[in-house]
Amino acid sequence: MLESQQETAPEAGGGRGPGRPRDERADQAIMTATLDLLSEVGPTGLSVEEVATRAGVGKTTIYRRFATKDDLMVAALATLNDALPTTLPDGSTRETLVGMVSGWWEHQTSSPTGQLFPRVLAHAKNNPRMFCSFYDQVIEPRREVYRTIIRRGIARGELREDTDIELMTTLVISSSVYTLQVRASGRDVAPNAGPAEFVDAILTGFLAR
Amino acid sequence: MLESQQETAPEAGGGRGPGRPRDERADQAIMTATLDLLSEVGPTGLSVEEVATRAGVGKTTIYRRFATKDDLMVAALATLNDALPTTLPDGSTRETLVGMVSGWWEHQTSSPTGQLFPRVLAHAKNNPRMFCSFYDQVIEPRREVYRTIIRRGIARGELREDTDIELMTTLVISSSVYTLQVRASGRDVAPNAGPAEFVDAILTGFLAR
DNA sequence: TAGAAACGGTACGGTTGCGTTTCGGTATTA
DNA sequence: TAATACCGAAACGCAACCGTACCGTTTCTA
Repeated sequence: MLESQQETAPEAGGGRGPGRPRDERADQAIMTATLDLLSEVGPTGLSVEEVATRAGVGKTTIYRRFATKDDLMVAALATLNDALPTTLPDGSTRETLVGMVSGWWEHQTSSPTGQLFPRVLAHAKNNPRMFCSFYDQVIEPRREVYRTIIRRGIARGELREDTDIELMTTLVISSSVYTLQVRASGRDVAPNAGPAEFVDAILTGFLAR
Repeated sequence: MLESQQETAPEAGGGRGPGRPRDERADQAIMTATLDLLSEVGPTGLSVEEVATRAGVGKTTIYRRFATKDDLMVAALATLNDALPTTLPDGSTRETLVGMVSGWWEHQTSSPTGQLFPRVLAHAKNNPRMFCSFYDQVIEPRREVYRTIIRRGIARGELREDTDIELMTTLVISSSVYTLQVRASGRDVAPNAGPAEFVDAILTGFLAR
């Protein structure tokens, strides 16, 4: 009946206590297996036993680190670390946006965690804690990059001065998230559209001149 | 070991056979309970026993109609009948679009089935049959309305002649689906944006004049 | 009135999964 | 060397759930 054995690395404070230290490879394997399973079957379908099997680890090893399945998922999402550009390329606003969106498309369609986004999003209301972990770690940093691109575009005079940065960011992200998700199910929505077409449409609009 | 007892109403062919007829109120109650539960807990979390309880119906009554839980969900989605406008109002393209999107927003935030969209979408890859039932019944008819609005806008000269209808439709739908879903989790994304702001942004674009 | 098919309710067998416990073993510190 | 804390494996109790079977009852046709 310990108060909280999970996640508190036993070596809190500096001095290493006695006993066998935790295996860091186990930590890594558990996180990877959890993220993969989250992508494949979602939060409801994920089972701790399957995580243990995939990670080549005993269930005990997982429950020594995390009190509940929920804690496990939250912690796994918190380790996500997309390779985001720290400095923006020199191209035009359009080129920079297309580059960012293209990177997202490639990551979503190639990486095993590509389906993670919609799965976590769908459980946002049931499991807000898990969604927040994901939002803060993945969505928000990405939005920040878009904000920076847009601000630079405004400063350069390429974008309108009254641009609603949050709104434009949402448009750019949502179109790709939605399209990729529907296409993953086999439906060919907006068949001629890719990152460049979406960005161009958002930039240009549809009103006749 | 019957070959397929479900969904085949026993009175197939016209002549009523002997025996007590099926209760149509039970049919309705089962479909409603299934859709509500799908919205609340998603396909993985839905249990047939909970459907029976909510519908005030025995589990037998459900399994007499549907062979499996999957069949039940697919059939429920197939009964969805959003009130879609059969004729378009007379306003401008912008006004018509804002009206359509606003109706969607209200439906999503007020109806108990508001969360159904993302839930089914997230399981699209795991359960393509269920997703197709939903797509054909809900998404595709709605897309058709948007296509009609856009075509009329092009014919009127309000929209550019080279407008990619599928792309614009996708932009309009995706921005609302995404925003409503994230907001359902408590995050206030694009706080100043509503149906009108999204439509205006899509129509106008962000490029400086 | 007899038979057929529906009804709600209940129980059952089988499976899955969570979180716990026990076990024999291993790495590390004191 | 003794104590400690980790390791994988296996089993446990408990609960939920699927799909089936059976109950007595109700509603229909012949």
